[in-house]
Amino acid sequence: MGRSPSCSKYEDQSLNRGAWTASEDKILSEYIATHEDGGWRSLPKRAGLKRCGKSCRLRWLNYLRPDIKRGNISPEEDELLVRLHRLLGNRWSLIAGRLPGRTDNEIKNYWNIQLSKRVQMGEFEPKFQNIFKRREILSSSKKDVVEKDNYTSQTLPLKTRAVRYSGRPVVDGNNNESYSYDHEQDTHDGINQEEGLKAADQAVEIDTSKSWCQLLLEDCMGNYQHDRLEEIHGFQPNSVLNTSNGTDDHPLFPSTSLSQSIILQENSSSSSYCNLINQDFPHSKDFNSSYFDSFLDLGELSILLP
DNA sequence: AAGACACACAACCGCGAATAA
DNA sequence: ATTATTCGCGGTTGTGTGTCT
Repeated sequence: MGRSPSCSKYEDQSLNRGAWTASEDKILSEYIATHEDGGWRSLPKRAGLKRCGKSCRLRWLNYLRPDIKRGNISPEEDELLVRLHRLLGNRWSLIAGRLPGRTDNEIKNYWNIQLSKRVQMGEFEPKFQNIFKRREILSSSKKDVVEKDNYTSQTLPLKTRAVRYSGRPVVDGNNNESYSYDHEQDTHDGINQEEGLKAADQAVEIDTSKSWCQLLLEDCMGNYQHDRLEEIHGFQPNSVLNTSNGTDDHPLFPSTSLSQSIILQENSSSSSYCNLINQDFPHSKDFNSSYFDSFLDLGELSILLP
């Protein structure tokens, strides 16, 4: 037998329930403006409200807080929300934390009422648009001059993967590459023509000014969050994110504390990465390596636990 | 015009985690 | 270390409004 739940129907019948009135809102807002929020249990008594603390907290967090963003959810927010839900599942507060000004309740309602249906209709199939940009693939000769410590997207893995998607590069007398489809080469590699042509049709254009880590994270999280991610970690491959004190951020989910060190390396598979995600976010049942493999074909990523 | 239905949003409930005593 | 208390989360319900028949 635990304690009876606070703010339940069994509690003090004299407390107001249901919709909040304007005057109640005013009292709560003014009280918090001068006393800060928190101490919800005792707040109603202190503020002179006939509400339970739980109700006050909910009203403040979901409605009265000054930084709440009003108005329709934008297409950019839609897309980010879908990406986050794909990764995190129904972890609404975590998702809402990545959508500034939106509340978990709002996100949850929005998802349940309309976004989930739109997802089912296939509106948000992964587009990989950030990774696949216009053809701009550097010569493989650059691989030899790039030091490992300065590893960037301009090294071989990106190039080879991109070529696989686009057909085969043809080098002319001036050492310029073009990407007409090379059926013979694909046959030699065991790829049939239909497959090769289909792949070649996909946009395979890479922003070579960014590391594949950046590209991966942008595509995963959307540009929306990328600036902040970069600001925090820089996103250099091989970087060690020291989380030994358990307070540093997870690279994908910046406000989430972890107690593990994470090392990003350039030459591995997605499986260990996926394992880590699933370990950290066990409720993300739908998360699997195939989703990330789509990204990781452009480079390779592993996260090694110490 | 009126009832049925769908939708959007606010609010409630119970549980587990976190924290305090 | 244990127990009591508070907080925060996610699922669910209630209610107001708009649309359709």
